[in-house]
Amino acid sequence: MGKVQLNFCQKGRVFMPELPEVETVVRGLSDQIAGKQIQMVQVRRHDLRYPVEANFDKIVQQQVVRSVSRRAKYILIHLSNGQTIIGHLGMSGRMVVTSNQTRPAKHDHVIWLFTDHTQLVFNDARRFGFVLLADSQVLHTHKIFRMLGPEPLTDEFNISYVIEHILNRKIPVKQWIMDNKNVVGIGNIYACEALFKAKILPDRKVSDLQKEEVSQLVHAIKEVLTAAICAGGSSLKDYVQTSGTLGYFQHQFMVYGRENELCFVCQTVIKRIKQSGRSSFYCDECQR
DNA sequence: CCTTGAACCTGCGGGC
DNA sequence: TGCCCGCAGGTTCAAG
Repeated sequence: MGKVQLNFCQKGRVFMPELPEVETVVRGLSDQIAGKQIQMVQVRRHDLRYPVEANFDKIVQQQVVRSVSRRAKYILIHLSNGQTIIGHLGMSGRMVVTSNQTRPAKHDHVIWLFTDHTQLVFNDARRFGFVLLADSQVLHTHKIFRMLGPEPLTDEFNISYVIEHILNRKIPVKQWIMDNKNVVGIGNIYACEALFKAKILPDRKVSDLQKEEVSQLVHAIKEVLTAAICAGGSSLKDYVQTSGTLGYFQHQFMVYGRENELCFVCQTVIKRIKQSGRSSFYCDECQR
């Protein structure tokens, strides 16, 4: 049984789905469920972040999964009836493919049973995640996607784009890169890591960045996300081969979660500040 | 228009 | 042992 346990660990506990994690989930789902027919759906809780629509099960059952893709941190499961399931993991969500003999666990909210005796399970303790249905025809104009900025790993997200869009913005650079209207998919962890790599302090006013700094930032974002996706991909591969736990934060972060520890580059003590309610970790020697 | 901060929810770890 | 408190994460929405 090809069980895909998408279980991300940082210091042994936290699951933190940012763009690389969602990308890894999507690739795993693509392998695991594309082509399968949904026999039945169990919605065990409707009160997720957005309510699961009352006839969700009836609309979805009997459909075949055509493909699985991603936009920002949204998981898109395309069905043969021309509809798309839009899923979001929130901050604690998981998507797991198991045998349909597996007993429902706590916080298993939606279960899709396939005709081949496997099932897809959406589990989300905090219920910040959700599962919606949308017509594939108008997917790109759906309210959820309308305001989103470019994907960070496309050419559309480049130095000129950033220079143009930081004009007259008075917010700190970290808040700018974490705002989905500017660029999607950069959460707290990779924002900290990208700013370290770009040698820019998180509380710098974004419109004050020099062109060279913008260049470093754009490249750092792409590199940090790409490296994390590669790490996720290899972990997924390892998991399938060994049935071990997929711990894909096996690599150490440079600054995230390292307050009072020493910078790997210059041995300066890593600092932490709060920016609009979020912790920012940085090295005030390496970052300016 | 821009910016800030609270709210949503649960589990876990630290302090007492 | 157990209770209380703070914190973590992504996104939206209200208020300044």
